[in-house]
Amino acid sequence: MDTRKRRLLEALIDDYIATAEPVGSRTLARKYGLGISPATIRNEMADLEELGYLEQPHTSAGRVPSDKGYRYYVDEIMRPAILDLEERERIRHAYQVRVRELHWFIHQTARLVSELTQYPSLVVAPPLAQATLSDLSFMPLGADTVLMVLKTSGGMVESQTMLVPDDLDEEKLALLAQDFTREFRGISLEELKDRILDPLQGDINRYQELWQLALKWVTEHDGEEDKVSLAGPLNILNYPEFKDVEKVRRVLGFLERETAVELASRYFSEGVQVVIGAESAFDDIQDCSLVTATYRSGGNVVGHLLVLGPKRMHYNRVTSIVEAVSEELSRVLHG
Amino acid sequence: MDTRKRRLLEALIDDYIATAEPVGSRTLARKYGLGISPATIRNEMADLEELGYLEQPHTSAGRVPSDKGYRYYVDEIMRPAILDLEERERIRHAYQVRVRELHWFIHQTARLVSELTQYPSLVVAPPLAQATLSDLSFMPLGADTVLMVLKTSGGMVESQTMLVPDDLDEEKLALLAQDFTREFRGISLEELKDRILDPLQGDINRYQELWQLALKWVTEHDGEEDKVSLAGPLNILNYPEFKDVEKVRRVLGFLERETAVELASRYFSEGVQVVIGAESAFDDIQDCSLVTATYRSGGNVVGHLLVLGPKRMHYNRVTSIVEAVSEELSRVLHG
DNA sequence: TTTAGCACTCCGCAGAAGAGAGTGCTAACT
DNA sequence: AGTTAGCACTCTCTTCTGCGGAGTGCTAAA
Repeated sequence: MDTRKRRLLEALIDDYIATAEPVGSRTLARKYGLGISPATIRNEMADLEELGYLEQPHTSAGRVPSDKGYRYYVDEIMRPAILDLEERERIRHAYQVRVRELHWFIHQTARLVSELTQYPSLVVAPPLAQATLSDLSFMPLGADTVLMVLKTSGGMVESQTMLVPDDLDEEKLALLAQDFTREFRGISLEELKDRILDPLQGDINRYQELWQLALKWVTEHDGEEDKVSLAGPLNILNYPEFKDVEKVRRVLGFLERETAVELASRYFSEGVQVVIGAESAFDDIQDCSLVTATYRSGGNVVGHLLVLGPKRMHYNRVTSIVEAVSEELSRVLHG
Repeated sequence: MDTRKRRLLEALIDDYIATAEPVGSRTLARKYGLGISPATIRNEMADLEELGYLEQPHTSAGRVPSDKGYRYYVDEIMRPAILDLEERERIRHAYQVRVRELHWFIHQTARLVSELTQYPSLVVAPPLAQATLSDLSFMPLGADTVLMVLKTSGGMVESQTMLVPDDLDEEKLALLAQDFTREFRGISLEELKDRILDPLQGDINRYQELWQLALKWVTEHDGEEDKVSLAGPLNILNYPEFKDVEKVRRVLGFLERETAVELASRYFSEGVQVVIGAESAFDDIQDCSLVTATYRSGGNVVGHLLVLGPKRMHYNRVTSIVEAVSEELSRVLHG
């Protein structure tokens, strides 16, 4: 794999990313100043094909990068994209708002990324189960409803209204919350789950039910729908590889299915990762690529961020964006 | 328009709804026990076409209902569908949970309707601007953040965290909330908007900024994204009229665009309404139909519920479902 | 080692032919 | 007078064929 082959591969992939059409030797010679003739290029391309970096859709069509070709491109060739000032500003200012709710961050991030990349984007919230409880409190709202507010040590806030026995006045609620917080502060919600079945101690037996409810809510809250946010799904319709409705259904279906989210979030390790085509082992997205990143919130509790596009994705732009956004997100979540 | 023509039109529309293929006289004679020959049916169909109820895609194809034909079907012919016991149960139990947040109801409703109808469904929250304030309170969360909780007289709860000046301790916040509530209870959020620019009275001048913030939040909160919920967009991919990606993009784009939502919610009056094809005046959905309904929450504050599908929609099923759901939703929102 | 030339392959498109479905009209039937 | 059978006609959709274009691989020359 000499320098010329590399430059050739780069040019070919760039062209294919731009046009979605198999690239021929003539085109390559004309559009990119490689200083060699089509015939030479043909020889090189034959070599690259033999090495597995290129494929031919059929004899006498141009070449198309193979998964291995993209992989080499991503790992060895591509240079990180430099984002516009405007884009960097946009990322920097994306989170400058008063809101501190987790689902807002998730949602905002997904939208930001899908708009910058022009691909669908999915953001998975850090599993609440791994956060540690900092504070639980109740705010009475009416005769039998309270607002339960959960703060994690990461500074995130989640709240939800719920029905409670109506003999719980404000004082009792405050006491209950105090007890709860004192008892469980600093404990991960994961561990808290185990306490649910424990016999309850102390003088709060009367409100065992509410106590259980609170525990249940706290520990199961991450089963809710705002745990993951999908933005810009329609972006894929702009790419010619998705002119077939069947394919659109498969891919968007994949993104909507929660199973995919869960699997995906377990699948990827820290940092920015690129998964190309068949590398992903999910049938529905065999000819798509993923760019994923993790973000931190407080300790080593991490969430996931994911961009899905055709295999001829703008890998350098997408990885740069995804990296910048995930860093910014980690930063604001930390503060 | 005699009885036979009506029965014919009914059979034809039923068949077209089921098959999406232009219906010929032979098919009609064979599949539906009308007791007349294809030739007679042809005569009748020619009449119906002249009257504007049917159309021919081209000479010598079967007939297809026109907008006017669907309209007549919806208004005069179709009988309301009877829902399964299972479906009725599902509607009845859809809202039996502890949660009382508006966006949860919205979300849940959209999902319920799209799953029952197998079409995309959109639910628009009642504009908060028309709700009246019942109660505003703050819950301190940290040095400089509070959770603002808004209760409307309809019993809905909305909450959001925000940053505040950090010399506001719990007592001052409580006082502020008390003042705010006393001052503005029973006033619609619409009217509240005007107060923002008023010079502030009383002894709370110091916290003018927060006061303004609270007002601003309360009055502008309905600009948020959880005001409207879209569910089941991918359902349209199951219908052959959406095998063209361009069309899919137009229609789903329409559903995602907020302008469409706003226009739509202003466009429709109370009760269950059917809008067929070109009746809607929106370019992007000229060959779709809408079924809409309103729901009440407390007073005459209404939200909207919308199902979108191809013109050959199962009108009777969809209207029945939409009606049942909107009634149930109104009922639970009232309690 | 590179390049020009050339025969070859394969796709995609356009036009033609044929099948199929459905119509409208006419004439016979009840 | 209304209904039906028969039939010619129309139009679409599919299949097939032929052809141009794009691109290749190979050979031979530079």
